[in-house]
Amino acid sequence: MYACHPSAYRDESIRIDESRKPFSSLPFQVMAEAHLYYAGDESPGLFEVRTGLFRLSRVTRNGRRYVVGFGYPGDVIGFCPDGVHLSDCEAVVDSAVIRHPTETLTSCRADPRAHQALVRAALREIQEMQDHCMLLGHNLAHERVAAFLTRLGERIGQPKGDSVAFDLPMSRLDIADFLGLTVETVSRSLTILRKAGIIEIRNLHRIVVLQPVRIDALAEPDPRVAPRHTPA
Amino acid sequence: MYACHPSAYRDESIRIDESRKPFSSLPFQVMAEAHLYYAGDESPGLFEVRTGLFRLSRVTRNGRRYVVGFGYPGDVIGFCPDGVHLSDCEAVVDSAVIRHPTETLTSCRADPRAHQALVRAALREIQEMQDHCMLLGHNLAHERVAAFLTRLGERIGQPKGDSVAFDLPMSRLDIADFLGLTVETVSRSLTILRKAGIIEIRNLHRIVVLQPVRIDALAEPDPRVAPRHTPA
DNA sequence: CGCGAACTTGAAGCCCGTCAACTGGCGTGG
DNA sequence: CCACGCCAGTTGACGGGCTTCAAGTTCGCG
Repeated sequence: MYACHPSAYRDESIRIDESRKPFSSLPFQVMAEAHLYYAGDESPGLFEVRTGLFRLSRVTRNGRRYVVGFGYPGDVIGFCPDGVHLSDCEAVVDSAVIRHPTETLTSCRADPRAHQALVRAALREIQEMQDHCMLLGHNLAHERVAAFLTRLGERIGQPKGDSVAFDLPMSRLDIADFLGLTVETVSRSLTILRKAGIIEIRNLHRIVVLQPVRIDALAEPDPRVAPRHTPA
Repeated sequence: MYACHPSAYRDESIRIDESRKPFSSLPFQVMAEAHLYYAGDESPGLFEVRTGLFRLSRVTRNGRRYVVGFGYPGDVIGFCPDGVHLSDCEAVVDSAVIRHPTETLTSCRADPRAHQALVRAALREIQEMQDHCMLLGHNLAHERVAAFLTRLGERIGQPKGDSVAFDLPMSRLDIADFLGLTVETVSRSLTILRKAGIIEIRNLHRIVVLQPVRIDALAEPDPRVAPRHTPA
């Protein structure tokens, strides 16, 4: 029994002090490309992302990969109903997380404040997945990419006047597998946005949204709908 | 403040006895086409589906509808992170639910057993949404329909020898909006499955899966992946 | 500077959305 | 009892967007 996948401990990573359970809220480092857990692993608990970025992915029987989601700072990752993970969880860049034991989610006795926060995080996750399903369900490729960039800007963007700049740590393939597209289509969509003057691609992993308003319009249709209260 | 949308109370519906909160675990009836809640409503709590079927849907700004999911018997519906619903929830057929106050999910003090069950339900929901995203992300139309029928068979099917029969209470449009397709494509896909001898369409709302093995194969790629444990 | 990986761009084919016509089931009313 | 009409579903033809395959280009690192 270990709190986190061994590969995450390599080199400068800090080992969790198991004696502190169930209140081991020490942040610890996870190196880029280290896994927090693999599909098939018994759940090591939940992780609150402090810095960096995580990629949650599944591989289908026939070898296709699907990126279920990304974990940004502030997100909680590692939800898992049956104690065994179905997805891999890998740090995209050097990151730091805080571990929360599963019991903190399931019981409010140990740490009521953390419990509340984890339940809320789970509910947010459900809603985000719904948003994402809507995106995958009926949006064009460039709309999906636009929505993705918008979201990224909200989460990790640094506003600078009218524009918003941010790093794009993941590869084009990660984005494609997340948005249900191919690398080529993602690339073409980025080109479309760039040629339209909506974004600037400083380098492969640095994006500047020059016209947030226009990219928001593309990310439409917005799932957040106005109250529409017309009972019989 | 009401426990559930007024329109759900019409006629033979049973009003919730608010004095029983927070342990009002009386099942109550919801008529076909009655709403449990609307987008914009303050959350009336969680609902455990006992019988029938619910449809959760959102309408986008530009008028497109998206079916976020269905609530089968045994499911818990009504999760909502910020106290306000973004989706409509409507009974597809006459149904019965048990209401659980939101506090039962957020705190384990009132009813520890129900609390555990609701947390698990939320985690299952996350996983199901992930499965669904994979389906929307990279499956062909007839694969999506096949996966949908497979799931339906698992949830409400009556096995009869080798085959599995079940009602299809929702419309083709519901299915289409759920699978990110059009009515026409759903119809074509069903025809493909029928002509291949995989399913039989008794009538518009009665399906018999004649060859569960073949429909499972189509519903591939299966998201549940075998453990693949190869740390450095 | 040179190499490989990642990304971009181009061309062709296919799946699915759109538009349109047709079919079938069901309730109404003559 | 049958005719009609409406609605849901099915089927067909066409066009467009995305995937696939292939080649070219850029980026990053030794």
